[in-house]
Amino acid sequence: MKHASAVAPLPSPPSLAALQDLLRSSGLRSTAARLAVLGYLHETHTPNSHAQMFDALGDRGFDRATIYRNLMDLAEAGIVRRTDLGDHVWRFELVRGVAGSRHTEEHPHFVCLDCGGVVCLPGLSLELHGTGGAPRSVGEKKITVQLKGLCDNCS
Amino acid sequence: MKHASAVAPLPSPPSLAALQDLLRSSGLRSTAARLAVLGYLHETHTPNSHAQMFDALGDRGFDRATIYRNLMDLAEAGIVRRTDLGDHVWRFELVRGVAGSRHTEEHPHFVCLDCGGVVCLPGLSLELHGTGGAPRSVGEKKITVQLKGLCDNCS
DNA sequence: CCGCGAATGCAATCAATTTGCATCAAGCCG
DNA sequence: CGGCTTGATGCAAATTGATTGCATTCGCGG
Repeated sequence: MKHASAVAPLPSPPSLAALQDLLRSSGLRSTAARLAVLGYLHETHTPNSHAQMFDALGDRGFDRATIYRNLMDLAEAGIVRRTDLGDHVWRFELVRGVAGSRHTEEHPHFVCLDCGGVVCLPGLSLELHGTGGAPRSVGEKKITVQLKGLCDNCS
Repeated sequence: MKHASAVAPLPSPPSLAALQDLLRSSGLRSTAARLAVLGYLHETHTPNSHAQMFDALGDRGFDRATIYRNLMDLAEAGIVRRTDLGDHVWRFELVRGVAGSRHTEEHPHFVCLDCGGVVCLPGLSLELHGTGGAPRSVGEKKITVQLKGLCDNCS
């Protein structure tokens, strides 16, 4: 799985060609807006809200609807995951990025109740006790875990 | 019903007087709509969405806005908690019910990704490993835990 | 039983999305 | 390399759900 250097948080520079490949192989055309969205998702490691994405890319002249539709397209293609981290905001997180990009496995998220910030916790593991009464999938760990609390800044 | 014989002492039948007391002691008037909402929250143990509440009580002639405002009032009074369990739907859960009603402590929730059903897991405990990089509050367990997956029905 | 202010019903407003449609451009073919 | 076909985009209108304004009604202390 991981090569010696795979753990390094260094983002593999999203190569333009790689991004295009990813899109094309998913049956999506490679357009400026899509490359921008996809590239941005490769740069940031935390889930982004639609608004965040629009702020970050809006100055490039893309339309809200376009970004929105692209995010949905990417989600449908299985490239990103669309989730609500508990703050009533849709967020999009890269799931199946260009080859070699990490951050693809399911992992817990932490959302700050105060500032709304999101932290990914790929290294966190949970041990569950007293799963009686819980759905089977809980015992089988076939679940998504989400934590809410105060981040170090806000506590 | 399940006779897990566990901790649940049995839902104390929400006495009308008790509900009124609860409202009055929170500075809220005891009205038909409020008693209905509060009573319903005492009966159901899982968080209810605004829509669910309206479905359940709407036939009694209450207005959407009224139920909505009442839920907000109760939330502001600290009687219910308003949370988004990750499906982009606001849910309201009893936090400080009439004396003796349980279900008041913070506990994990499980949301089914398919049917949207919610299960409370008051008995579930978690052991966290590899909290490095996570906010301090995680290690201190000052957090809300939420699980998403498929319930037994949908799996 | 009366009066004041909170609560309610109804409609209008707001905000966040989502969709319709004419236009433009990516990918394909000759 | 220049069209051609169809998906993608921009702009604006349509939706959907959440909130708020306001006149009326009702709870409840006096």
